[in-house]
Amino acid sequence: MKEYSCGSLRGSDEGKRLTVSGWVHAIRDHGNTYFIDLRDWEGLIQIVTKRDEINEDLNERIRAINRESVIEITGMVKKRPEGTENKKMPTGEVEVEIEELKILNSAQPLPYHFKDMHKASIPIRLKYRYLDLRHPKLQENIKTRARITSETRKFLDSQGFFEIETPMLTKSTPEGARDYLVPSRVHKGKFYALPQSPQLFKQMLMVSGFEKYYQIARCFRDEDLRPERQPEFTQIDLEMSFITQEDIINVVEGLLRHLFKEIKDLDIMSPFPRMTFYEAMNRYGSDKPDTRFGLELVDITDLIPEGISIFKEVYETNGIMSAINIKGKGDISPKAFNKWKSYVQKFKTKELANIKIIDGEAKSPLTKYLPDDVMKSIIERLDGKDGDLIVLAGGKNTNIWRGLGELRLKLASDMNLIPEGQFNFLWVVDFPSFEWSEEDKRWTAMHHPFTSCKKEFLDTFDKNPGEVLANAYDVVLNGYEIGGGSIRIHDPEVQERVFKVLGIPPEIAEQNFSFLIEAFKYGAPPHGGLAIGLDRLVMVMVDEPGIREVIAFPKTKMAVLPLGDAPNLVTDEQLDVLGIELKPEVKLMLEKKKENPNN
RNA sequence: GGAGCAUUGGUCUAGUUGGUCUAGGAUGGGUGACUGUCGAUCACCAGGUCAGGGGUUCAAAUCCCCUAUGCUCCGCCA
Repeated sequence: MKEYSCGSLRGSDEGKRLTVSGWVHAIRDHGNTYFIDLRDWEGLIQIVTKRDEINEDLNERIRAINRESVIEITGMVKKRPEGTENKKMPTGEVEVEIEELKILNSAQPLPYHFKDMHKASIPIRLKYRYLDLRHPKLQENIKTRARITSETRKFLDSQGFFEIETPMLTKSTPEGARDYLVPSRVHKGKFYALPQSPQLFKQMLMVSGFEKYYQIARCFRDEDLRPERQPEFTQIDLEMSFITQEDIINVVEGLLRHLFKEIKDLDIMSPFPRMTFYEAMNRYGSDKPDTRFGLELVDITDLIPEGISIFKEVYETNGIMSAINIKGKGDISPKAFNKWKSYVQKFKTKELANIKIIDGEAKSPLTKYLPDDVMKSIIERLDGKDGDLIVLAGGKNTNIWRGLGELRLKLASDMNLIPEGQFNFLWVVDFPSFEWSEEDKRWTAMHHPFTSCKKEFLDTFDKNPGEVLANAYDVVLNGYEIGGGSIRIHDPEVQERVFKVLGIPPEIAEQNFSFLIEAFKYGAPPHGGLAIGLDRLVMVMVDEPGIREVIAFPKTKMAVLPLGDAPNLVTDEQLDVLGIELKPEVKLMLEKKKENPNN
């Protein structure tokens, strides 16, 4: 074990003869004088030697050292000569003069320029992840992550929670994401599924009487990836019995306050602001609003007179008309505006209109269609002033929210409106229970099928599923959904009615969730919980743009692990034991790849 | 599943409308010089089937098509 670390040496260590070891960060050869910056995970120390003062053999060995080699130096800590201290380094007052040197591992020339790691391409960084992880920033991220999980355990333990593990080899269920499957050798033809979340098991633990459970749980989803999405990710998963939504909110706010205090020494305002789902959508066009900046959506549906042909879609879909005032952008060029137009079209907002306020006058293609007083009241509601630009869109509410919501985010980042170092938490509550799936032509659960609805809908939720509000809540930080949960159903009858609404036939429900429904028949407490996406939380806390930067060994977009070269082929024998054979076309494809890996 | 962008020495990149590219620079590597630097500096040297395949052309890093890989976005992610 090391007695001293490179990064910890200070002026007060002057005169000590000691041994330090680490990686050769940089080498500066001045002929007679030779410097090495030696790095370990606490920082850098300058090592110095003078050719005249040491024997030729040591000299040769020092000069043969490569960057990133691991060496051990024994020597005297000395104050640097006056005028040569480096104030930028915490260890800059001192240096170690070499007496002995051991090369513990000599490094080859590096595959990429790792002091500028962010310039290297992601594939190369992932291939040499162990080098990448040597960077102080990445080391800091991973260490912060460890401190966050540690503090999470400390806090939840102190609140009377117990950490309980649940199985990784479980059963595939039809709802939700695609499962990762694991073939069973003992039961040929059968498969385990890796858990998408410990949902069912934690509910079972509630039935078992563990009234406060948590777990830092790995979850798996076989879906296409995004910068903030990995095929395996980690949740801080918790569940409690005999509680209300308020109890969960209190615990989670307490946890997040604790984490920000311990990790970042920040006092978060509490209680967090709350917003209903509807308000979030209407004001921010998102169920995870970023409230660090304005550019809010303003509903102007009621101002639009009926029967105007260009707003046909608003009436037909019982939709909305919404607008954003973009201050001071009245001089936007048609070309720039068209870019916005095509941007919102990606999100099914078909048309984007504008009103420019120039010299107190509204200039807009809409003047042809809208009476003057309507135009005036729109401007008034949006507080339009000289030089402003108001953008408007109308149509099916979900499309308009999405389009304007995404435009809002794009504008904020383009216009640099997002303040740094600010952490805006909020709760989004009163989510709808169900949403209609055009694709499947059926109702689907917005949160998950075990979510209870607000009691005023309990008797009638089967009749108007679209209007039912759930006991579901999300905690949002700076526009990221960092956690979500709900109060669960604990009545088997209600659960069966929900399955019915979701169009899950009794026999399928029986087949997939029978153990849960059965469990509910033997004394199930009211319960609920929440899961925090650990990767995203850490990402926001260390201010990184993607969760790759907070995971030691992340996968690429194609779910490939470049370092471990996974996934990979297995032998025919391995497959045989499992009773599995590849399809002929798959075999053919693999053969072709083998012959020509570039094709 | 769909769309867009990208792929040039180890790495990061320049490369206009096809010819002046025998592909430029930086960094990394090697050799040498230098008494204090701190991403040291200076000089010299080596290093490239321009992702793979096909096509257009007198002529392709450059234009077209296919494939692979990567990234971004849509779909998907209860």
